[in-house]
Amino acid sequence: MASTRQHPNGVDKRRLILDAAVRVFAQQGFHACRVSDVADEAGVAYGLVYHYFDSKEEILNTLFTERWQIMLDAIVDIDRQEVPARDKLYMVASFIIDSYRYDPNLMKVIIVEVTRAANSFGRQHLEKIREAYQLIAGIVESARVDGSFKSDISSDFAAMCFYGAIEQLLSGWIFDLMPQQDEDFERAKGLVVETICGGLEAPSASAPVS
Amino acid sequence: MASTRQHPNGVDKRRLILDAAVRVFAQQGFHACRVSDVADEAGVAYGLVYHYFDSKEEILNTLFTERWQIMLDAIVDIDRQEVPARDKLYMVASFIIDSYRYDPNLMKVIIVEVTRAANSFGRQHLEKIREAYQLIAGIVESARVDGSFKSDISSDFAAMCFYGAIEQLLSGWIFDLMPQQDEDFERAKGLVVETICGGLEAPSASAPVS
DNA sequence: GATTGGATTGACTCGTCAGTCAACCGGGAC
DNA sequence: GTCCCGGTTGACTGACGAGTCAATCCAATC
Repeated sequence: MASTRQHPNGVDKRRLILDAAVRVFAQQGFHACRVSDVADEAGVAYGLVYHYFDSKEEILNTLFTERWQIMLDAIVDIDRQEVPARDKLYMVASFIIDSYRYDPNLMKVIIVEVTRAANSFGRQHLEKIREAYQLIAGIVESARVDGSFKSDISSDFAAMCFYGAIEQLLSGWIFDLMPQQDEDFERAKGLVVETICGGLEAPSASAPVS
Repeated sequence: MASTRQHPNGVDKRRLILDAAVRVFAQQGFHACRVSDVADEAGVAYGLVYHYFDSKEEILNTLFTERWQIMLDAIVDIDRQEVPARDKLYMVASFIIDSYRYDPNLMKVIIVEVTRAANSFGRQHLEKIREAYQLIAGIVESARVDGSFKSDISSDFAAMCFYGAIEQLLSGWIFDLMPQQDEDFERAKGLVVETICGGLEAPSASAPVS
């Protein structure tokens, strides 16, 4: 693989290929598209793709790893703040949802081709994916310790539910099963946290008796 | 496609092929495996697969459609009962989790290769998948109407969260990220409902003030 | 025991692509 | 001007695997 040095003319072909790949993978799917589609979309010769990447998979690898690490770092940052767990979870949800809003194609590729394809391609990234669950679990765990979250729901379990709910929402948007205006995204951030932290049941319905 | 009539010797080769496909698809993945793998696993000649099915995809189609319809019917049945929404959701969660427990390979194939592969293969089944969301949303909606569930969380939204959480749990089991003893499955049923309906927050923490 | 027709076989075809490679280009160094 | 070298090109190869098909088998029927 060549270095990422960019040419005097100011065009970084490697980046060009990665960006083109996002569009092509998102539209046609990783398996369905041909490497030549990516090259064409990037306005670059077929062979150049293999100058910068060892294989078709390595392109997807790169896209995933780049973006996922940014998310992991963001969650770590969020967890450092001195705010209630619920606020932290809101920030996590915000970050993920905004990631989709900012670059839906990239998030679509990451979720559809990696995160939710753990059987084929995602397998080699299971550990990184797991890290995200564990970071979320960490947020929940400290709330369990300080008593603000129920102790009978394990933090690992809670993390899976929380992350699963968010990913399902993204899937809903990706496949046009849910409306995606700006307001929908904003509302979703609050609602997913309200659902997971506060629950669906009306407060009055079954008054908590502890 | 030939009929499903079974031979005098009592062996239904079509069924044999379907069952073999479940194992092969689960182990290798739909894309990664070859039709000859399925034929070999079934102990049947390559060509016979094409006697019973038009294509490799049709096998997967059949597996999905068969099983998904059973689930849809089950949810309809559950919804008919005169019990609180929370109990209905518990029954839905139970059904799905038990489906996995009873035949993990089949559920793995359905989730990994269809439900979570909506970009490639699952696309043609989006409507059927959506039906499940809508049935769940129906359960939530009636609880919203009778006041037992919060009215500010739309039932569509709630359904996505609920289903997403369950699917994430199954994924966790499928990829060995979570323990899967009998007790784990049983506990999960209650916990996922408790999480989504009751929320993660401890009752005392933020006393409901309406 | 001849006939019929569906079940079964597996070698073969044929299109598709990922990945290769030899040639070409163009800017910088001297 | 010429040498060098990384960037760039795209025609080509080689493997692979889905789907075809002509041949064979076998149970039932007359």
